[in-house]
Amino acid sequence: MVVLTRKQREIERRTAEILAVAKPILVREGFHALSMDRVAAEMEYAKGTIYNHFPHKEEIVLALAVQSMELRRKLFEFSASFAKKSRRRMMAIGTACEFYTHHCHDDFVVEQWVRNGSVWDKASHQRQNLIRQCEAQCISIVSGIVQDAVDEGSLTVPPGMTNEELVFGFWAITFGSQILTASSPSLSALGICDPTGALR
Amino acid sequence: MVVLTRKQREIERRTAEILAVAKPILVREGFHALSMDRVAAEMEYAKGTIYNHFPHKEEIVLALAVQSMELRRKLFEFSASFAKKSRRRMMAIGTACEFYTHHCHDDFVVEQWVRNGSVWDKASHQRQNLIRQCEAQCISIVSGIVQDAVDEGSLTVPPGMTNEELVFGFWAITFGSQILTASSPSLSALGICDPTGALR
DNA sequence: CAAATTTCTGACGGCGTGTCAATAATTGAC
DNA sequence: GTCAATTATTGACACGCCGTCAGAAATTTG
Repeated sequence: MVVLTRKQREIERRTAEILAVAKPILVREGFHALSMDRVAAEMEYAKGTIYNHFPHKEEIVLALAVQSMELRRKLFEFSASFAKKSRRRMMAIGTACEFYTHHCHDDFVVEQWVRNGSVWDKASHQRQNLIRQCEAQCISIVSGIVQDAVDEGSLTVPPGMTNEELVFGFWAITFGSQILTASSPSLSALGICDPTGALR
Repeated sequence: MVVLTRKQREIERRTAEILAVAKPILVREGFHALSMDRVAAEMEYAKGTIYNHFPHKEEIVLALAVQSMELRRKLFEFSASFAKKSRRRMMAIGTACEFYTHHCHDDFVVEQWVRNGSVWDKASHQRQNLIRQCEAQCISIVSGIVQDAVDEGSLTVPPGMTNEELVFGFWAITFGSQILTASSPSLSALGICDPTGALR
């Protein structure tokens, strides 16, 4: 079942190639610069061939996002298994986030594009679900750590708040500060976001 | 100087009309649906006339954002003058944010579009500055309250952190939670963001 | 009232999308 | 080894949007 025919392998290889070509365009020049004509030209294939792999460029973006989010999930999984103490594991998640945004910056940018409604809405349910799953897994990893911390007695979740809601809070502040620093260049003068995250 | 000729008034009126036509398209159908041809058609003018007012659609979006952010600033100003105690005033800012996102939802959505790099970068410096100013004013209103709270003795900013950095933290968490709830529909099952904000 | 000026118009070139009939390549039955 | 059937690739095409600009229409001025 895992063995594919030569044909299938070739198709997969080219799908990957399309993504490899599309990624830097999307990340460095934005969604509008990513055109099927251009991808086709850079790969020296006809446009129609690209359309055999992806029905429209939104689907390419989501495919890229699946890759990126899977990388994030792996980072989270690694971080969660990093130590015994829940406190240390939580710190590791934090540094994983920082690592991801700074050293996997392209992937971080890809993730942003997927939040764009006009991109998301056009994509296939299948890939939408892949992304949702990955997101849910990331959350469950972190809320698992929270749960362990509660069991350990080193953390008490405020009354009337679930673990997931607490994680959501963390997520919101890291995500918010990343986007704000990325999109409000003038604010960098006010202070870096990372110390804020660290202080929390 | 404040008195304008009939001509100028008419031009301004039409500029406003363009914005009024463009806003619902942008908010409800997204940036791609906002086309100069369509705006022109809906207003029963020729495309060229629209281009006499705005050099491209990105500029329309920024003009809309200026309106929206000025509304936000007014809300903030009102909230900041709402009470004497800094704690109450801060609460008022929080409710102003909630009010804005929910009851001025169109404006909230407009604000998001402006964070899109491909929109922002194309716009005129003049309007970019208007928006930056407005943003800075909003921050200074809130950090003013923080300062008052510090003077009052009811709040101590953590060492090594400026007022603005603290405000940035608040901003990040409200902004982050709003975007996340807006763009991750599946997560609403996990819990509402507002209680999180309130708990902070 | 006609000339000068301002404003408006929509056809146009360029670019991008997504389709599809035609063409080329591959397969496998004989 | 041949050839019909299947599958993959191609690029011309119809359509839509952007931004421009020469000329038409309206308005102002002398």
